[in-house]
Amino acid sequence: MHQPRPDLAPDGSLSRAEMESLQREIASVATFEDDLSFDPAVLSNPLEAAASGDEQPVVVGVDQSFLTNEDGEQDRALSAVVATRGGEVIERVHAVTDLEIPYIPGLLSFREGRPILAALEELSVEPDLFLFDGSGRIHFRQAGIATHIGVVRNVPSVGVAKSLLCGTPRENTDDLLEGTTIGIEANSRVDAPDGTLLGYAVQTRQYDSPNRYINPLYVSPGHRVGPETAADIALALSSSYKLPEPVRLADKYADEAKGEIDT
DNA sequence: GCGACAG
DNA sequence: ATCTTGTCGC
Repeated sequence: MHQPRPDLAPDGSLSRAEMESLQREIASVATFEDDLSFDPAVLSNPLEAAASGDEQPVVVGVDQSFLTNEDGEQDRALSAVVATRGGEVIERVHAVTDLEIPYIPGLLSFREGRPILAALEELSVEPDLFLFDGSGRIHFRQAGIATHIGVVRNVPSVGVAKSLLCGTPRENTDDLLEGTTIGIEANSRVDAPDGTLLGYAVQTRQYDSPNRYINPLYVSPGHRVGPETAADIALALSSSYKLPEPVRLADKYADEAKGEIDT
């Protein structure tokens, strides 16, 4: 149905107004409902899936680290990509590009998009799903980094953020039980009707008894994934750690690869 | 003017 | 994101 849209790739040389305009276009082209090439249930029940003959999808985690200049200033971004299938790592690639703009809330894809697309170019396997470290639809213009890259590559994607950019939780998100999800809806700061379901606060991990708590993740549709499925995917892919495995591995790889670079 | 603000 | 020791708890 949809096609890749390289013409909508993030460009750090655009003006702020042009960036925001491009994001509105990305949001209008994005699909915030399930349109996957596989049944997401296979991620939760790998054994049953295998017995039924269902193949595991290639789930790709993406994360960035930054390289500093001789003067101690961040001048390059390193994007790490880890492809997994059935819980196993099948490929890892990374790319480094110069940074064009500083970090600006709401314009993250224009800072990290280039290195991400460059790294994805190095991937030889065909991705069935992308998991990004950042928001998808939980974004001022409903076009976070997961949505932007998902649309450009036309690959189903999910945004996994460690903190909330915008939107309002429908209930308290303090000390939730593991497995709990709380809807995040649009508020006045979001370019969508108030109350629109943007994603979910997802408690992938939680301590048992002590007086210490883990904060939830904020999961939202990037492209071709609905909010419930996005949350289900985050839960299914999280095992021993708070972050879904593909993203956690990409995070670790981003640091390792960074350490193997000279200047 | 004031507050909010992914990585 | 990044800079970093100690410290709490299982």
